[in-house]
Amino acid sequence: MGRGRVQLKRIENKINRQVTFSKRRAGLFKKAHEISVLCDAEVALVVFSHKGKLFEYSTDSCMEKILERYERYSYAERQLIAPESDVNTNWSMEYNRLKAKIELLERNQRHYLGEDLQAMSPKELQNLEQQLDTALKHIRSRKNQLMYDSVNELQRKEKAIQEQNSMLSKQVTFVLIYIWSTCFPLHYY
Amino acid sequence: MGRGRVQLKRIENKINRQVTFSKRRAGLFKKAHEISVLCDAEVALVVFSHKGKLFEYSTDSCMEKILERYERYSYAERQLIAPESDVNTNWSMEYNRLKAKIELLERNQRHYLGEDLQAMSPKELQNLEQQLDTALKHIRSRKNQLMYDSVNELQRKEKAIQEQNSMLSKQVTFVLIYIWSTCFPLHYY
DNA sequence: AGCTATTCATAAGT
DNA sequence: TACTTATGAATAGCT
Repeated sequence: MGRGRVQLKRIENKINRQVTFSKRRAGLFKKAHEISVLCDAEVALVVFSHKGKLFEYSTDSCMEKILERYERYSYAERQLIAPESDVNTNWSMEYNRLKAKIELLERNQRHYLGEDLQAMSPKELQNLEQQLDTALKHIRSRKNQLMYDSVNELQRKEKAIQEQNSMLSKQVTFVLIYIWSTCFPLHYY
Repeated sequence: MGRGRVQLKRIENKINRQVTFSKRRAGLFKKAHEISVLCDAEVALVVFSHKGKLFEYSTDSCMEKILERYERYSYAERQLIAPESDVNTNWSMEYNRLKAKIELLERNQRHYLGEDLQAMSPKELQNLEQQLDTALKHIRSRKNQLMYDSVNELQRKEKAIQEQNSMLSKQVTFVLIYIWSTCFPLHYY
């Protein structure tokens, strides 16, 4: 499509990649919608850009419903491949165990998000504060690392381009000298 | 495409619908793969046919990883669906659902504790940092509130005790005066 | 963000 | 289901 055939490999030029991503994303979503309507199919489409931005499409906008259905299906498929050995597992016991675990994790999560703090003692609050403080330090350090890496990468590229430039300018000089010497050879004088 | 324009509505002819579904599915998956490779994007595509057959594509075949990333992203925008349940639910399905939920919660927890950050994009890190920053503010404000309350309470108690003291000391004075006046009645002088 | 020259996808037919 | 082909769509490279 478009002018010239496309190689199926990562587009190295950043600008081109971004433009192509926008265009093809629109096309992909359109096609997804079309097959969904034309063929009465249920489609869930999740796309993360190179930079990590999320784009999604789903039939009737019920992404969760479709993903749940997917989980159910793929679980069933996995079971067909590797049939569960201990069928006699006590499900309700396991279920309760998982429920309890979830409750605990959810409570922790609320605390990590600074919610639901009324029942906590000053000592607990102190611990929580320290944990989050440490976590934030790690996160910021990781963020800095990423930024630092990208700066380094840019500097590397800049240097490479400068070197290329100086080489090109030398070549231009030689060519000019050549042309000059051809137009005005020494025996003219 | 093809011979004649296509109306964007369900194809009523069953055979046609099925054929179109096959062809367009192949096209859609191809496009999904192309944008994934060309633009270095992460794509997850799930399609259920009208008859309920599952077809899937995902970048590097790691559907679960991408869906988990999706869940993490959309969590910020949406609350987890309340565990409302049908009693007749198949246990293994429910079990699977709970396991998935626990996995997600545990992953979140690791992130809230500043662990396991390698796979996160700068954008995700930014989100996380903001969440934790807000949480820390709440926690500190709650801690301050508790300290303020306890200081107030202490001041209140101190005041009450002082009042009691002064009352007692008055009483002591009266008693002393009484004793004194009893030991040395006025007519002595 | 728009514009074309091209290539691609595919509906209908076989 | 597979192949062919006429034709509408998508889009790469520009501006």
